[in-house]
Amino acid sequence: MTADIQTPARKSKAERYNPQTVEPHWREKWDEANVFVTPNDDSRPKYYVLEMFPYPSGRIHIGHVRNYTMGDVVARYKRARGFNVLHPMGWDAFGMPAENAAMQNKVHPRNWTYQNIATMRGQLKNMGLAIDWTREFATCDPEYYHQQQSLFLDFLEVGLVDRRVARVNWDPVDQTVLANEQVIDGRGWRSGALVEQRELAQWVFKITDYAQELLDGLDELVRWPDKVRLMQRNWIGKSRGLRMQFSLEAPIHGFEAVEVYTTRPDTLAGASFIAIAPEHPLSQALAADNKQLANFNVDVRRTGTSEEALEKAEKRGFDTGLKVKHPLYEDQTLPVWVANFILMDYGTGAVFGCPAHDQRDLDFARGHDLPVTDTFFALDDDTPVANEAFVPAKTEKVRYVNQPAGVNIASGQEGIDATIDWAETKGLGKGEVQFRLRDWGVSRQRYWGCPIPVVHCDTCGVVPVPKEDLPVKLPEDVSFEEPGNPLDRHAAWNQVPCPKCSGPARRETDTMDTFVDSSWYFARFTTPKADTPTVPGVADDWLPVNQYIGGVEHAILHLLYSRFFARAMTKTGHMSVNEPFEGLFTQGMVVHETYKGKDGWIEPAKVLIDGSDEVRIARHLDTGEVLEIGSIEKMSKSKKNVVDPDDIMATYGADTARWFMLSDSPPDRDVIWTEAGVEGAHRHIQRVWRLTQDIVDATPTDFTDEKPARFSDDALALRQSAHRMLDAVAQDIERLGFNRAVARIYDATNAIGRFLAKTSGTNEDLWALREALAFLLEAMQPMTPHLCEACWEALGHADWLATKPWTKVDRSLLDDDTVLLPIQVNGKKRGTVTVPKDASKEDVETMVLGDADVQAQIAGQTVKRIIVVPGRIVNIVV
RNA sequence: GCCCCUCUGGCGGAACUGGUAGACGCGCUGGAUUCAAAAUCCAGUUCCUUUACGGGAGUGCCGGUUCGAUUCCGGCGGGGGGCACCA
Repeated sequence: MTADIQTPARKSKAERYNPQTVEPHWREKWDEANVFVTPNDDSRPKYYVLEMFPYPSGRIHIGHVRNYTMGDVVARYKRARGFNVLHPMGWDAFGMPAENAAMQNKVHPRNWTYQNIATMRGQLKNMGLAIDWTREFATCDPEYYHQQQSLFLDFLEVGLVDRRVARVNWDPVDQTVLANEQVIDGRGWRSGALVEQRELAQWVFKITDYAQELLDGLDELVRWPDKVRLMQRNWIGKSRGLRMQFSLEAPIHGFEAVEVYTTRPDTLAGASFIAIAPEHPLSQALAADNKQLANFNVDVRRTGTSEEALEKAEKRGFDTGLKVKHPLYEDQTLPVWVANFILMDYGTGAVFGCPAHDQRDLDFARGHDLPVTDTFFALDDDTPVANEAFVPAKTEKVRYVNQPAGVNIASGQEGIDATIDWAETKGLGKGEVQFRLRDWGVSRQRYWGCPIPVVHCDTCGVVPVPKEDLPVKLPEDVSFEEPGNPLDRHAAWNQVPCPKCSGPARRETDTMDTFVDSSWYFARFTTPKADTPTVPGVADDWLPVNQYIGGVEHAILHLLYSRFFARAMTKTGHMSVNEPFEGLFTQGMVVHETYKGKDGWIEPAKVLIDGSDEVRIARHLDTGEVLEIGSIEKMSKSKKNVVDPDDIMATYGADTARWFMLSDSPPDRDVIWTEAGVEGAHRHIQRVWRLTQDIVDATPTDFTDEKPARFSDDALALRQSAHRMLDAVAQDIERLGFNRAVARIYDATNAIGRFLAKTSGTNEDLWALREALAFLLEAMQPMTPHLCEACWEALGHADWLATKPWTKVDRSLLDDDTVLLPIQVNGKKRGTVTVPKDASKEDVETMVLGDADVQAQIAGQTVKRIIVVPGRIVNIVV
């Protein structure tokens, strides 16, 4: 019956919202009034929100839109909550692509970069971001890299920078060195080329000095995702073990013993061989008069990074013929092998192998006929090890066998610690902590980067460039005709007098890894024009960044380097904040369906989807060709499943793009970009505009803005829902639950629409409606600022939402006097009962048992127990 | 191989610390409005069963703890991510 009662559709006379005129209008207004310019001295509490700054690749992509929208919501919300908000933007502007463009298109990297910045700045401005553009800089600005060179010199002075010859990862395509962090599966992170090993003099930042601190600091980063903290913890890779000597039977080349490091001293009794790295000094010494070993050493490293070797991971070895004494068994000796799976730069570059309790050692032993000796068994199983090593969990108890008298070895983490102590007292070795973390090599043999401010002099050695001579500017006239570093070929630039002796000297031609640039930009934003890297007092006021937002792909590299930089800059007096990012949020990617035609991938803009829900058919817009609908993947040029933010903004406006980016998907998960979803978002934008127009139209000329003394039940309900919504949206934004805030706003919009349709237009009703709409606009303002500003103006307000403080809700409207309690019988819901909010357990029990429906439900059964959770639920057990 | 996360309607997802599962959106179905359409508005939409009232099942699967489990515990399975000769 009720379905037949139709509410007459309210005829809306509203014009459609036109983002193309409304949005630029408001951006101009905000700009003219400098609304988003942030003062450094301000009595309000500070809030620093930052999104990872973009690389100026040419155009912004949809991932930027998502990232910067989230940050902007936080920035606008916090501003409304009374904070002095710092929300800056800059450009991570050094790097390879600019040089690639120079090589391909004969443009200067600088011009290419700044042109891209101009384009992308325009695109970002079109999004209506509440950013203080007066603080903008690019890392390739000489003013910025000047200060970075200054930092480098300070780090050098306190011993945080070192120059050493090291085996480095060499990217043969990019012709530069890569940090360990930049090598992924043996390939360069950018070029994808197989990485080679080379010996080169390298500038390094001594990040390992802070290994323990960087590890400990993670415990305090409670507003970081656990996942990121765990990844950093694993990357730092702390372990405690035993460093010990295995004496050689006969000294050779001055070596009397082989020093090994182990985290499993509890397996010492089962040691059956010693393995050393090909680069180990002993191996190198032996190779000097052993051609076969020399060949082996070279050979294993040549294939060391090849695809084949990485996949097979074959355990190759070379028997040196040397023997060492077993420390626990005086009558036993162990052979010394050179093995490819031993890494020179971890521990001592030598291990003892215990095949029974380490799978890798077992593989090696089986491959080279070495003995396998069980040291311990599981409590309930004493089957000797065959093809699978027995590696007990750290908590598992084991039963030792073959352990000599007086030896005091135990398993488990506690046992291992005790074993180390025992070994120390016996003089077998020394407890030692090892980290997996390596020092950070920052030398890059590239032009488009920050020059390292030192000079090499034949007489004085390495001489820092005096600070008054900074910046060491990149030369303008460079050629990219040949591979390699143009700075090396640029004699006019790199030939300089020594700052110390004035003799002929040569500039350092390496530039810094671009990750250096991004390791302190957040601090520079606090005083972007200062003639020192930071102004310490100001930096300390703003830092740490309260909310940092970016992709999880930076979980290790950028975030770890920045944490190191904060400590290094604290040590050198540039600030006193060890942790740069108090809150970190890693947002998900924007993904899209893929389409494939007979000639390859087709971009979504050229695809028309029709057909039913079950059978969706994709056609090429121009040719009509039926396309294959592929999987949903990260937007990439190769699959062409890319949507251009400019197209979306031109069609629907920035607010629609922003609203869609925040809807539906939780911000840390991937969001699927669909045309239907964007249209749905746009519908809501239009609806809010229409509601505003309709409410303005419905407002009588004699409407008084004075709060009515009483409201109808319906109007009161509307007011309650509006107050609750505003309160809840605030909490959602605080927790970055944008999708939940969006859902509440939809709810509130529906409530306003329903109320408007049935109101008779009394002053009280209009007052309630206008209040509810005002709250809706306030709640939406951080997300869709242009629309809300326009609606706010239409309602007749003279002020701006962009600068309006968040309204304090009426707490008395948040709670009801009564509460609806579900009633369960044996845990199954059988009905509900309305009780006063503050009713006692006993009262509720009486009321529930007196309820006719409840009595019917439990008729003929004995009530064994009644559980009353006040305000929550009643459960009757029969 | 090791470590971590995740699994809820046709879809994206709600459900604060164990308390009415499916909010909100998309899609779909029916209706109103319209000459017609677009747009808009209203109603319905987890599955099975019932003309209806109602009843039953249900948060990847199996089991456990509990008055009560999407939530906690154990096992299994699917998906995703990180690290990877780390001694």
